Amino acid sequence: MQTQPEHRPEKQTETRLRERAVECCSCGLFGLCKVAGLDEPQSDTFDQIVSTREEVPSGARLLTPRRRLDTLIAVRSGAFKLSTRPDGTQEQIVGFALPGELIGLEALSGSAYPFSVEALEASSVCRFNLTSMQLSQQHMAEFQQQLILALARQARAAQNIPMLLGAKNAEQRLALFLLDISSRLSEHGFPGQRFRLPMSRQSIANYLGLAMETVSRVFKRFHARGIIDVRARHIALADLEQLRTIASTAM
Amino acid sequence: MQTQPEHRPEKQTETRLRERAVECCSCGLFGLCKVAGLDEPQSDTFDQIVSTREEVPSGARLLTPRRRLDTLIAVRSGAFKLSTRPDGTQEQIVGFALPGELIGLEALSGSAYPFSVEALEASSVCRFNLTSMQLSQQHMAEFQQQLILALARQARAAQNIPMLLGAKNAEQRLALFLLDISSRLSEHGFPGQRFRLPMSRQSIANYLGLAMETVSRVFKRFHARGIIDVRARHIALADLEQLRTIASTAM
DNA sequence: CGGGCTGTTGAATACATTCAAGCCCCGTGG
DNA sequence: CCACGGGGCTTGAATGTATTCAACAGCCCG
Repeated sequence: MQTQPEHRPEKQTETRLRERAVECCSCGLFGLCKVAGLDEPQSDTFDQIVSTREEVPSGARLLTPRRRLDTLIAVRSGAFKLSTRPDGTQEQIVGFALPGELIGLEALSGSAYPFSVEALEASSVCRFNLTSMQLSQQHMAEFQQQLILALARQARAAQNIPMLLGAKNAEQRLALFLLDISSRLSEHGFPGQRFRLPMSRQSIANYLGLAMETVSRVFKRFHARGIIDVRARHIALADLEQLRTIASTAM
Repeated sequence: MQTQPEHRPEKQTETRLRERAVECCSCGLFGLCKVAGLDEPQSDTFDQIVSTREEVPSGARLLTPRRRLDTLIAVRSGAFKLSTRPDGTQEQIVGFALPGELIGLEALSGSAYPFSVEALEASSVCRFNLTSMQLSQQHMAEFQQQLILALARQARAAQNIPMLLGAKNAEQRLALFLLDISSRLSEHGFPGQRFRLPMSRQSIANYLGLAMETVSRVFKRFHARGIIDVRARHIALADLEQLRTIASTAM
């Protein structure tokens, strides 16, 4: 519920995900926390259910595949990489989790969580314990309603993925990728026009089904055309209109 | 609840989706129907909630984007194409719905359903009316539980999509595509080794981000290597093992 | 039986990948 | 504070794969 903005008065106005935690009211868990009576983060109920606010160092694995999962996890700050590696094949990144977003909803269907979740930078998360819940019938109904909402929102967000990955050429995929990250950051109160990419070029490439070199080259082309301002992982979307045009241009 | 197998004693053992409806016990709505007391398809409750079993002719649009949706739809037979066309761009197919699968779960988050849903062949569906539900508190809780399960299952299924579309080359994508269709058919009681593709090459290509010609050529290559037996839309997966190898071979 | 749509095939082009080399940034240690 | 080292990133040239365009074949439906 409290934020530590840590605003040093530098020229740097971009979002550094690890330096600023999402506010509770922008968090995907907010509805659940509210129903569970967790408006007050110091109460006993709070400690029981949102058991720990965990700090996760960069590179640490939060979850390993096939691990049974009885908590929902909300990203407070930082970023995570969700990946799988079936049968000793190459790693395949299936998505990224940004501040305010939830991890583990898929495990609600009963079976174990199928992905490896690794912190891309120093991060912090809230764990919401689903098993130790003690709610009145009335509250339980509301709680389930909130779960349904969270799931439906995620289902809707997942529908963007085919557009992202089904795009024909590299420029379109990367334009869609940047717009996706941007809108997801904005959705949870971060500036979406200027941010730091939490993932490496290699990770972007893996996720989008491209070569790392292609990602690099397309970024450079965008930069040359004045569409983005990119320097290492620092990105500013200079011309959103043009980016959207590229994203939606059928070839 | 009842099936019309229409088994003509021909040599044709493949699944023709439009000639055979999924059985209720294999349907994604089954849990919901049960809770709602709809074991008996002739009862009044049934007519009230699963209002109509609709027959949808080939090519008809079941839903149009931005349309408000207060029902869940289950595919009984046939198949549907889910697509979007933002701002007059090229159509982008975001998925297919096969017998036993649900359409419209995303609309539970409150906003309108964002896709166009079109029958790929003569189909039939069940509509489950979410607004006219009258359930005891006890049953409502169970009902919500079932909704959560259905959503979580879909969320989990959606996680396969990045693997499908993030694949680097055309052979891998098509192998994954065929395995995906196959397993989804098996899951609802249809033979997964031999079936009729409900969608055109063009649709497959659009969905996978390939050119139609590439789909055609890869199918031919697979055929030549004895991996599949393909004739028009009729497909038999002759060598599942090899198909899986191609699907998981990192390049 | 004919027409039109869907799918196939071939040749030329465009695009992304691969491999290899080098750069730059950042953190470490002197 | 600067030198050093390493990983992430960039750049270039050659290769390979998928696309494009165009023509044709096949099939289904009327």
